[in-house]
Amino acid sequence: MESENKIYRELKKRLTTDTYDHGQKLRAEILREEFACSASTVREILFRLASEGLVHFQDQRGFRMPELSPTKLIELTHMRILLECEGAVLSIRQGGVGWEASLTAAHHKLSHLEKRIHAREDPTELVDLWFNSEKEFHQTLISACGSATLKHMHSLIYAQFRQQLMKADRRFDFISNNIQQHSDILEAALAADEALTRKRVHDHLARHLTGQTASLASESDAE
Amino acid sequence: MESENKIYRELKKRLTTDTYDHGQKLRAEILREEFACSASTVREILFRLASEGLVHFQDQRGFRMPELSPTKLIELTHMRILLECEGAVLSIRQGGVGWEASLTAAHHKLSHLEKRIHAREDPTELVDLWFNSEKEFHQTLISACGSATLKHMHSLIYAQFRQQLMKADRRFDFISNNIQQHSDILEAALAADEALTRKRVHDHLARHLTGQTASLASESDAE
DNA sequence: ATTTTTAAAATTTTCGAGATTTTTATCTAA
DNA sequence: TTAGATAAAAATCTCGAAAATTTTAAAAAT
Repeated sequence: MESENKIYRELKKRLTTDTYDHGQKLRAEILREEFACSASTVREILFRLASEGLVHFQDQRGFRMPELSPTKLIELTHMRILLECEGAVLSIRQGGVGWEASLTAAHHKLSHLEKRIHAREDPTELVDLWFNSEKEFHQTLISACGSATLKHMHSLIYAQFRQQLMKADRRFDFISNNIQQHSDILEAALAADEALTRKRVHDHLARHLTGQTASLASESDAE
Repeated sequence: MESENKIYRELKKRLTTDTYDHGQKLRAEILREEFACSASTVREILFRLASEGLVHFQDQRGFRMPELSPTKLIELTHMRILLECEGAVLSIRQGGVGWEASLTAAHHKLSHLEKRIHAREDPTELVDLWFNSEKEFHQTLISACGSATLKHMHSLIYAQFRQQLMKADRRFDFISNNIQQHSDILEAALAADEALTRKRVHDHLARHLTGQTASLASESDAE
């Protein structure tokens, strides 16, 4: 029997890393076996995850993986741009040397990993590591913004974003273009150039804005 | 015995309208009596509300009303400014006549109520109505932004904001200054002046930014 | 053949009691 | 008197089974 918080984290991980199919039913009575606990415990955890948007709940009809939705991916990207631009600029203003150091470190780890992946035929083994590093880089970017609320909102959005994107073609993430963009963001942030940081964060995420509503309200200010 | 969704809504309402004290314990075994259901049902609902930030949960130590926190109020205000400015500008671009009409209507209701309250000695009876109208005005402002995600984020933030502020001196909300600000926002929005709308939304909420971190990253763009 | 009814099966929701943990109260030793 | 240990009380958490609901399957009627 595992602790309920451990189950929560493990289930959250599975919901964002290609374990279940989009739209698939998540039955407490089934999951209970995998985690060796009661259905009620799983049910509580599923409710929590539903509030975070990682599980779809319908009254009297149980829990499901959220459907794959291009529209939602675009909306989540908009939110990421909004939150990460704001968080990055505030971090530039308030972060100091400590923040610069940790951002450099996060980028170094990510960069190193991206090069290793690029050199391989089959990067499957390293993909999980890459995801963690990518997440850490973006989290570090906004880590000195001074607002726990903003960081929490970002983590909610990021998890949903990841969930929507987890079945996507991974190779696209490792193209040199993407690697370069991370460097560009780091450069602008260390130079404390707020407008340029905004623009580069936007450009980095913009490839997920493929729909018709692809423009952001703050975009005109950022260019 | 009430339906679980009804209990959820009722409890959420109580958590944002001065029923419980900040920091007060919320025991499922007690609440269960008020709602005529089992403690487990209350527990599930409390978990949901905890994910939304309206209840504080600590492992093995149950649920509590979140503490009153000036810092948190400032952070929530920052988020409101960020989300409402973004949502308002997008609504200006995409809303059309229908949006303008509903925003005018929402303002009219709010304005009417504010005048009635202003005329009274004891406005207690109308305060609940005012809160609903105020919420509706701000929700309508961003209603045509085209992003369900943004609107959902805003509703989460708004509820927490309300919870933090529910014990505040109400009279302050009804000063003519505040009434004027709502009109100013409406005016700028109908004029489709994006920069001015941003500024006026910011100015309207800025009175809650009393701490040292009172400036917003996007503020410099908005003035 | 298609729709409607009816019955069976499967799933979800609710519940209260037992197990675990925290909190409070009491006792003992320095 | 204070600090620490021990025991009692209270609160939290887990669980499986019963109740309510939805889904599926079969039968009857159009």
